[in-house]
Amino acid sequence: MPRPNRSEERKTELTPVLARAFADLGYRSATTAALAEACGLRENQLYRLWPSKKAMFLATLDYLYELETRWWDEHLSAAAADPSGAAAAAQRILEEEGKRRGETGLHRIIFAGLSESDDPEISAAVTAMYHRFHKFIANVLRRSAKARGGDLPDHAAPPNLAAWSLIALATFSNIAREFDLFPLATQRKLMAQVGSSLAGLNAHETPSD
Amino acid sequence: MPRPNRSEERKTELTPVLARAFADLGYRSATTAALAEACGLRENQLYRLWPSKKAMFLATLDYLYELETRWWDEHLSAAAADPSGAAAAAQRILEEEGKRRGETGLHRIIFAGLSESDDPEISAAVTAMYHRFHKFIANVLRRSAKARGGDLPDHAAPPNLAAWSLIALATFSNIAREFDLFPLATQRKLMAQVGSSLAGLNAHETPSD
DNA sequence: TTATTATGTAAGTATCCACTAACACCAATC
DNA sequence: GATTGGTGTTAGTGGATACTTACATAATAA
Repeated sequence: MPRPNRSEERKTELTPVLARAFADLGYRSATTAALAEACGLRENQLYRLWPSKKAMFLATLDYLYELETRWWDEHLSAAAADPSGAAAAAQRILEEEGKRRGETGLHRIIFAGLSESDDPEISAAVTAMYHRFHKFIANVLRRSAKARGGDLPDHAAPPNLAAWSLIALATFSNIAREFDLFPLATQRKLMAQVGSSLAGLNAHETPSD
Repeated sequence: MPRPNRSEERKTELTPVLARAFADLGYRSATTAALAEACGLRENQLYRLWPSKKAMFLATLDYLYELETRWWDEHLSAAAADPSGAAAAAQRILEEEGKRRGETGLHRIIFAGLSESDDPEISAAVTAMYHRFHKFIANVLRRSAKARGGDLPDHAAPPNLAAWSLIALATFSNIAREFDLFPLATQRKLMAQVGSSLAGLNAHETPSD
C-alpha cells in the first residue's frame, strides 16, 4: 500500500553530486548544509538516505574509485589492441593521465581522507582503495613486461615497486595541481617521462627532451 | 620597570611541542585546548604568544622545514667529503631518508595543510615550502651530476624533474607509512632503489635486488 | 476510499571549539 | 617600595555544524 521506496535509485543519482561537492569543498567545508543544497534537498532528506556525513563521504570514495578504474580499464583494453605495441600504448596512456588533471576529484577527496586518518573507517577505506589500485597497476606492468619479452632494463624497478612509484607520482601530481607547484607541462612530463622510465617503457629509446 | 618580555624565547621553546601535537593529532583534532595542554599552559597563554591557531600552525610549519633542511644539509656535507664518491654517498642518504620514517612529523603536518588548502595563507606557506625544498634538492642533483662528468644516463630525468620525482616519492612514502600501505622494507626500497634510479645514480651499476 | 509509507518543509538541539574578558599575583626596574 | 607589565587561573561567549523532531503532504496498493 505504501508508495515504493526509491532510496537506492536516489542514492546512485546523488552520489556524483556529493562527490563533486566533496571534491570542490574538501571534507571540512562540505558541511551537511552545503551538501544538501548541492543536491537540491534539505539536510534532513540526506540523512534519510545515509546515516551520517561519514557514510556520504565513503559512498563518494567508492564511486570515484569505480570511475577511476573504469577509465583505466577502457584505455588499457584499447592499448592492448594497439598495433604499435604495448610500450608505446602504455606511454600514451600515461600522457593522457597527465593531461586529465584529476577532473574526477578523486585525489582531492583522498586528501580529505588523509587528514581524517584518525578515523578508522575512513582510514581503512583509503587503504583498501590504494591497495586495490596498486594491484591493478602492478598487474598491468607485469603483463606489459611479459609482452615485451620479460626482461626489464636495469634501471627499471620491478612491477611491484614501479606500481607504487607510479601511484606516488600520480598522487603528488595532484598535490602539485592543487597548489600550483609547477606548470602543467612539468606535470605532464612527470607522468609521461619519469613514469615510463619507472615502468621500464623507454628501455631502448631516449625520450625526446 | 616591568619584568622583561620573554615571549620570543617561550615561542621557540614551545614550537617543537606544538609541532609534535599537530603531527600527532592533525590540524582538526589539535584543538586549542589540546595544544595548550601539550604545552602545559592554558589556552589563554598560547593566545598571548600567537594571535590565532593558524599562526601556531604556520610557526610549526616553518620550524619543521628548518629541521628538515638542516638534516639534509648535514648529511649532504658529510657526503661531499665522502671518499667513495658522490653517487654512493647520495644513495646512502636516500637509504637513511627511507629509514627515518618521517619522525619529525613534517608530512603529517603537510597533509593537514592540504586539507586546509582553501585557506590562502596556509596554501601559500605549503607552496613556498615545497618550492624551497625543490630548489634545494635540484641543486644537489645538479652538483652531483656535474661531479660525475655531466652526463646523465638516458633513463635518468633532468635534475628539475628528478627533484620533483624524489619529493613525490618522499611524500607518498609518508602517506604509505600513515596508512601502513606496505611494509617498511618496501618503503626503503622505494627511496633507495627507485630514488637513485631517478637521480641517475645507478647508471652503470645494477642494484643488488 | 483508506491505510501506509515516502517525501517535503521548518525549526530546533546539543556539542564542540576558537577566541576573550576579568581578575589576582608576581617580578623587575626606578 | 611603588609602578608597570608579564604570568597564572577561571570562567565565559558566540558561532558553526552534525544530527533530530515534528508535522504536513503526496503517492501507492488494498
